[in-house]
Amino acid sequence: MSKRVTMADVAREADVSLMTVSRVINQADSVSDGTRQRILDVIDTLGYRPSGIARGLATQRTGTLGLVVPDIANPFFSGVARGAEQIAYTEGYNVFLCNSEEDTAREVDILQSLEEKRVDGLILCSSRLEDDDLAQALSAHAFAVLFNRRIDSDSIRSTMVDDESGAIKLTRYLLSSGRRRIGMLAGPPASHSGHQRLRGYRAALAAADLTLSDDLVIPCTPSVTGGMSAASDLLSVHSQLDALICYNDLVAVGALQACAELELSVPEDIAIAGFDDIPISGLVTPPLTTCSVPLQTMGEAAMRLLLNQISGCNSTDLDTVFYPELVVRAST
Amino acid sequence: MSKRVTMADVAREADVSLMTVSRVINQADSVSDGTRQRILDVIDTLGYRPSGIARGLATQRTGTLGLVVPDIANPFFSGVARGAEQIAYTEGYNVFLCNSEEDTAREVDILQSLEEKRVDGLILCSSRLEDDDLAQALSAHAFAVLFNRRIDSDSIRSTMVDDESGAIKLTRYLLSSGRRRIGMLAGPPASHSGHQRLRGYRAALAAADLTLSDDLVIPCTPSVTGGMSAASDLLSVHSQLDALICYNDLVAVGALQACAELELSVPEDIAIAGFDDIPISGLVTPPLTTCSVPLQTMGEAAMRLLLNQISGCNSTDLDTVFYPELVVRAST
DNA sequence: CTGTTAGCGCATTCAC
DNA sequence: GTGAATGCGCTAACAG
Repeated sequence: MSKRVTMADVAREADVSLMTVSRVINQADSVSDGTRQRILDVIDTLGYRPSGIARGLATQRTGTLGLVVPDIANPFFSGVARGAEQIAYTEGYNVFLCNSEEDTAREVDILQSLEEKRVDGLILCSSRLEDDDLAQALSAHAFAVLFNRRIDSDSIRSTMVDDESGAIKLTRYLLSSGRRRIGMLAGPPASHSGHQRLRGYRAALAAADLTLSDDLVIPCTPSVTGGMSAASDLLSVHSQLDALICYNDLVAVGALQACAELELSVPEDIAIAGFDDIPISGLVTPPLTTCSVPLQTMGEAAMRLLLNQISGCNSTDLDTVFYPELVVRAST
Repeated sequence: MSKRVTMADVAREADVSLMTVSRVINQADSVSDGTRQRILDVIDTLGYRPSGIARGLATQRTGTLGLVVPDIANPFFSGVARGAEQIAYTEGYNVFLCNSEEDTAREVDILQSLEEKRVDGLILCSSRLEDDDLAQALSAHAFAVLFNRRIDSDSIRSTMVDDESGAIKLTRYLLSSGRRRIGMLAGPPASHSGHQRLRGYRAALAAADLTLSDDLVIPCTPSVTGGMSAASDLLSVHSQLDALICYNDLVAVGALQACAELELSVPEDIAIAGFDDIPISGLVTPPLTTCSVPLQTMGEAAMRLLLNQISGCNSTDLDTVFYPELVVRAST
């Protein structure tokens, strides 16, 4: 591997100064067509590729962004990531993908490493940090967009799902279809989404003048196995439940499996509803009633918000809120 | 936002030279404990964070890697990405995630942008480029690991699934369970995996002295909808098929749906088998018989291979080959 | 339209 | 143990 071709090599070969080469590369127009073409030719034959890091040092802008998710293997976040990456790509940015593993220490560590890499901005999904710690960890970053989380800061925007309204729709629908004893698998205790969805559930019940015991709500790990064990725990104690609202679709799939093991038929014996409408939700048996969150679109929106902040044009952009839609399928 | 704290600020504040600060940061031992502690304190109170790009410029190593996948929303690749990112994180690297969208032009573009970012190495999954173009696009990168693809080069290793043996296992199993008219939804024509799986299918049939028309093999887009339309196309012409091997599980799920629409019951009328064993495969109805590929483990292996190459220690590492395992479920 | 000077923030020689 | 000089590859600000 011979030494890398630098701008100096190009300049020498084309018999111009560094500056002129730099101008050609940066699309500046103040270069005569002749020289420009000559330089472009030299760049081509030499196979010159400008160094992003050198440029980054000089300009204080790296053209890189960070995307922090709890787990990229979770279809929810891989959908968001796809949307976000797509927009970043079309705008010429590269994206660091980081898995926080729902671990606050790792989250802080990641935020620091992204700072060392001098990202121009970042999107942080489902942070598990306390407000103060989050503000602290983010303080070194000029621009950030939070996903499903809000924080008081000028430079930080949010892209949100209105979880509460979604949960209200879901609960109201179950009530309207005659269900009265509705339990909830509420997700991780520290989850903002979980809290909001729980609020919605309670609000809808209250609006229907229905009071249910808090025993019907239990937390769970947001995964298929988490849903399965939580559902069997809950149902073994409260066998009279006729519906279950789940933190998300993965949990709901687990609940379906638990019902199968308990020989409860869905939706006859018990209705199961999820949240998010991830790709598998329409493919399981029975297909899941759920609340649809436009994953990819939200990823795109978050990235647009971030890039607008960075470019400073539309820095007056407000937070983006998405309203989930009820998707009725056979599980209810 | 005040100006960033630099090493010079730390040096001045601690009343030492730049060099000493640099030594402390890089763990060099030739610094007295007193000075070291004083510097660490200053770093802490000033909130100094070394600039990765400046360091990258000076050392020619960025501590960043590239991961190129066709589509991160595909559970196959998000599994791989999770494994790869996990290893990279523990070794102190950051990973650029890029979606090639199965588009060769975009793939080349991505490889160039990763070169400009001066990544230390990259993992490239399921490249759709011709061998020559691939070698060309990779030539600027010191280290690369290919996923499910081999190429003749000293600096390029591969992590492979033995697709052929997997397809043989699958086909042999179907034959042993009495299926005789086995069709195949073979995936994208340009897919290396597709070719190998097709080879395995043919080899197993040949070994059983069974000759089937090539009409029973058709290409398809590697998605649920692709599988659905391909399956209904194939079955509308060849209604006598008693089994279908699918390029991957997504395609198989599509095939299941096509069968449902055609009112064919699985597995009574026709057996459906997939490939990869992605998370949803055990959750659909009926659960899919498939060939299990350890996604996350493969991602980890690919990343280890890459990091070993980069560090130069085990540069004699061979390619890693994973043998898929037959997973029999109710769809066959 | 083009070139010169200066620095971005850090690590790598060498000296002391 | 510590420091001074030099350069990594590029762009910004000014001259011409």
